[in-house]
Amino acid sequence: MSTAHGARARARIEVTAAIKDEARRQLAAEGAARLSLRAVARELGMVSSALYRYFPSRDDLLTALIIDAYDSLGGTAEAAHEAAAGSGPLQRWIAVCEAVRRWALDHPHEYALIYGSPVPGYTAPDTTVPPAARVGLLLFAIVRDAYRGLGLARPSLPADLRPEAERMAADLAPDLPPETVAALVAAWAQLFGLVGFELFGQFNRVVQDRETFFRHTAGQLAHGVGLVYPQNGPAARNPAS
Amino acid sequence: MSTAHGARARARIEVTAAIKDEARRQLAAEGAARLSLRAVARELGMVSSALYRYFPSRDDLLTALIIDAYDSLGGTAEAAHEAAAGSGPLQRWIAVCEAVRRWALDHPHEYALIYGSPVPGYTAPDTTVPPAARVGLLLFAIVRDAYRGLGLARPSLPADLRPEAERMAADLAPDLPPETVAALVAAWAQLFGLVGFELFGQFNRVVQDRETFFRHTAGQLAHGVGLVYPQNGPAARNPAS
DNA sequence: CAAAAAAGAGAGCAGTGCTCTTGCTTTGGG
DNA sequence: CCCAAAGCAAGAGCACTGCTCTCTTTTTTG
Repeated sequence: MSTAHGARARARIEVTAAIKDEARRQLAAEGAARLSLRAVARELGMVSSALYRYFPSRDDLLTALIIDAYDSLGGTAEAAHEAAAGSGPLQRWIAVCEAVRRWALDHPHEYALIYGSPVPGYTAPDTTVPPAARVGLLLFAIVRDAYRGLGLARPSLPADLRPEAERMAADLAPDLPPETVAALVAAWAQLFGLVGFELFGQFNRVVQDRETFFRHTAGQLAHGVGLVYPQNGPAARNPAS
Repeated sequence: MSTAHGARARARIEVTAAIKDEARRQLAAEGAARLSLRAVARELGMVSSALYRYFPSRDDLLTALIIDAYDSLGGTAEAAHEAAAGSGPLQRWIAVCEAVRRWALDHPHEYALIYGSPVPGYTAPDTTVPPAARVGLLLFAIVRDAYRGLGLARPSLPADLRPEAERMAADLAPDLPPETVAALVAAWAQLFGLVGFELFGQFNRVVQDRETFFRHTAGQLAHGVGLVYPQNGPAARNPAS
């Protein structure tokens, strides 16, 4: 099933790719709501019912596009991270944040598909979980680097949040202090809030120079996680073990 | 046109309200994408074409629902603010943030309609701007109170963001320091990022005790704007004029 | 080589937003 | 008061959607 050979199997993966390509084209041009199976089939010169041999429903096609979008975003973010490999954690953090923003502005409909409101009655299958985690994992990696190397300030953590923070740390990054993990998860959500607000027009008539505003706010987010902000000079090395 | 009298005019506003009510029901039950004009008409015992006398298109109906949703959210937030009128700015800030979150969890599809990805080719008309601003204005009011009264710390502001911060302050709140305005706008976006992530399932398998996590993060946001965080004791009164 | 699996084509169903025409009822000016 | 004008409901119809089912052709496989 997986590595079937023969002309038919080859044709199948080619047609599947062609369908996804055309669907992605329509998605980028018109948005997920206007993506039409019949239009995709028409454009590919096939009859609409034939398309159901490749994707059993419209939702399955969308799921494939969602996974691709997560992968594209994740890849872009990782590329930006590697391009900034020589710099310090703060610079790399900001580079990743800016890559996420850039990708969102370049692929608004794809961004809306993955971080906007879920479509109709759509519930994301588990297949989307690993690709969706890539950006988050990248942020964790940056913070982990800082924790093990140059130093990382510890955010404050009120007593009532400690149990939850420890739970999150155990699940996500047992090697990091719970307060750092909690702060990082918050920063992660806030980053996408920022991007979403700009992309979906909430900043119209409010923020003009969004580039500068975003860079500064991304730096503030890093600061909240414990990464040092330029002016503040070098932070203390992590005190505890 | 506006204050027309007579049975016909009265009937018109009643039917308009009935349509909106039924549409809101379907929106809450199924989401914006599955809201169908024909289904609304069917449920109201009228024929679909008759509905077009009240709303010239589906988008116009959605716009009406969007405005109502903004108003509902704004009203809820304002009520929460007044209920906490006796408390300090930080408590009021958190009360408003929690009211926003609560409303979002209680009205997920309506929240998605206004803060999720924009529907098909929909562009929000200017009519939606004032209701959309209510929550933002409320946050401004809280910070303004703190600025004039108990004191407000000044966030840092790098040189390259100063022009933009001053522009924002001039537009939005000329009586507040530019660094405060910039920080407030960022916090505003981050608040909705947090709510959206929880609502749209991004926190699944990540954050368990979302209530506590949210309250703490809302406090951190307030701190970023300059409102004092409990442990830190009273802040310095605003130094400059 | 024959049986089975896969693929394409076409018709058709139920649903959608929206338009247009046809009558009926309320409204307002002479 | 009455009658034209405007407002409204109803129905038919268009072009589109996702999806299913049947029928035929092609390819793979035991």
